[in-house]
Amino acid sequence: MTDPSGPLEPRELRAWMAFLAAGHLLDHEVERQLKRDGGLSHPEFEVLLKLGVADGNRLRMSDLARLVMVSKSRLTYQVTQLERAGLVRRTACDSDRRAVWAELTPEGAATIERVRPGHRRVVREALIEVLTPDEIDLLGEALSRVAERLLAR
Amino acid sequence: MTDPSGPLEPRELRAWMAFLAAGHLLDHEVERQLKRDGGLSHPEFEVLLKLGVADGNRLRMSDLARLVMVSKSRLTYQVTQLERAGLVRRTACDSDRRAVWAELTPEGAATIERVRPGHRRVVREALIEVLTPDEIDLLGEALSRVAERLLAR
DNA sequence: TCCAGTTAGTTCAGTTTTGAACCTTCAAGG
DNA sequence: CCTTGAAGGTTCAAAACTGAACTAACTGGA
Repeated sequence: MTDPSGPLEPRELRAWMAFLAAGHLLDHEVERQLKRDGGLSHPEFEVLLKLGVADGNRLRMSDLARLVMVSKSRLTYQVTQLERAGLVRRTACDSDRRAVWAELTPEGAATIERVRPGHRRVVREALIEVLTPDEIDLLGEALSRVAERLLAR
Repeated sequence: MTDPSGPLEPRELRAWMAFLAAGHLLDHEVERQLKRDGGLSHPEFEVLLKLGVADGNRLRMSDLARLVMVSKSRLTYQVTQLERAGLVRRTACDSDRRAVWAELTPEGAATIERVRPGHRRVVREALIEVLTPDEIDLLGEALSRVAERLLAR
């Protein structure tokens, strides 16, 4: 029974530090590619992706915020930027007049397609190809649990 | 032989998405705790930690930047903030007059000690305790490789 | 029907981050 | 000694982010 606020074991520390480092570096790499190939930030790209797989290519702002894991005000900002770039459009929601649809435009869909190949390549080269198939499965399994657990609070 | 820019396999996609989600959520949690217990941001805390384990509790700005994985200008800003808060002090470097030491003050060391228990608790509860010992080892192993690989470019 | 409590989204002011431009100092080779 | 190029840091203006305050609209109960 270890002290819940005492030092981490070396192996635990290693896992945490590797997680942080890999996160920083991977995100940096992804950001670079997205900016280069499409002038997008990573959060912006995630917004486009979520809209791309949504029913009718649209989502309400608050659902979108939850999916992308971003604050409401931040999403407002990002969607405004994407709207300015013509990649997303805002529409009124008939059934709830407080709500706002964020909808992917054809240009937005085209942008996804243009940027995605490079994005996939980055994820492959930096993450997937460095891991064995077993590690990939275990990582997905373990980190899904971590995320799930944090969501359920 | 899969197309290097084609879609990811479902399990690969799952690993990537879990990695992103866990990263977002964990960071959010850590940020919350640090702000609450010590008025610090996560990057600021990482700066203090690196200084805390360094020889003589001090590092040059550029070494510090590399260790914390932030840009030079960002570090300049953060160290200025920490200096303003009295947690860090800048000193001239005799052997290289371009260089600047960032040095942990006693108040900075005290702040680490004050904040660390809560920080550890967060990491434990959100990450460590959700994983089996095997998963922890494998995560450390695998993600270290990912980070290392990205550093070596 | 009304009101109290929620929820959706935006706004705003203040803070942080970015990236390029800019000094200064160093190091290596003529 | 002089260059010349690279390295250490800072600066600045523009862009992005944060959290709290706010408006408007929904919901359920008295």
